[in-house]
Amino acid sequence: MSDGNPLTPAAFQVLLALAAGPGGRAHGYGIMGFVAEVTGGEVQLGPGTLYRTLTRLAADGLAEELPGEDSRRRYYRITPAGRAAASREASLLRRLVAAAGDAGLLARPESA
Amino acid sequence: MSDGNPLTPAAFQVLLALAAGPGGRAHGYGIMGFVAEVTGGEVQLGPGTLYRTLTRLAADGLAEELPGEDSRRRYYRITPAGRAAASREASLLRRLVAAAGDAGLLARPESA
DNA sequence: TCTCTCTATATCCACCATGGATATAACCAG
DNA sequence: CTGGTTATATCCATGGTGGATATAGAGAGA
Repeated sequence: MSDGNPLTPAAFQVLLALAAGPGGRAHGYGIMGFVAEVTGGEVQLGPGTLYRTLTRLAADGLAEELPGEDSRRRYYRITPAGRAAASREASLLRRLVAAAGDAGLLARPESA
Repeated sequence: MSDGNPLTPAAFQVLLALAAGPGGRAHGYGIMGFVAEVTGGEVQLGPGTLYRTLTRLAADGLAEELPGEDSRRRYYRITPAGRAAASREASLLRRLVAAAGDAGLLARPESA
């Protein structure tokens, strides 16, 4: 990690949840719900994966903790480096999805 | 594995290479090249990952080995179950890519 | 023919990401 | 005050991944 390599699935999903949140920020428990929602319940991050991923992202400079927002919740914000990494990963996934379409997978062209 | 859960990145990429190959088949070394090409060199499957993934896919009924095609190469073909699993995974990834677009990642709308 | 490189498959190992269980605690409703 | 939900944190077993290593056939060139 912390290099230019592809992100792990969990790391990408967490960064995506941060980027999609208001002000590019979200808290752990909210991230779980976002990921479950956007994947139609197919991906459910466990607490172990979630909180260790957040710690790792912060250590790698891809996310940062926001101090004192809420007493119970710990908020994180995506950093510019995190945006760049997530963008790179999203482009990679888009290429794979396009290749899947060319290969005859992905029958119905979904709207959103 | 062998259940309805999301595929590992390597498993999806291998199934995609099989589906993209002529007749839905390909051999190990060709899969490495395909994955490297379609990902712009960002993903390079090591031999350990590649051959163990092929063995696992065959054990799970998502791919099957084709006997006696070539003396040196071992060809694999994607099975209907493999197509279904790869389609499901591709749809999941498409949802994530769409969410990334909504979140402001993915600036330039790539053609293919 | 000899050698070097590329193709091609196979196995082993260390690292670490993941999922699940477990624990703790605050908040709210009844 | 009791139970359910929100919320974070840590530990452990499983196993997926990458890299090194080994083997060998095929083709090119000297």
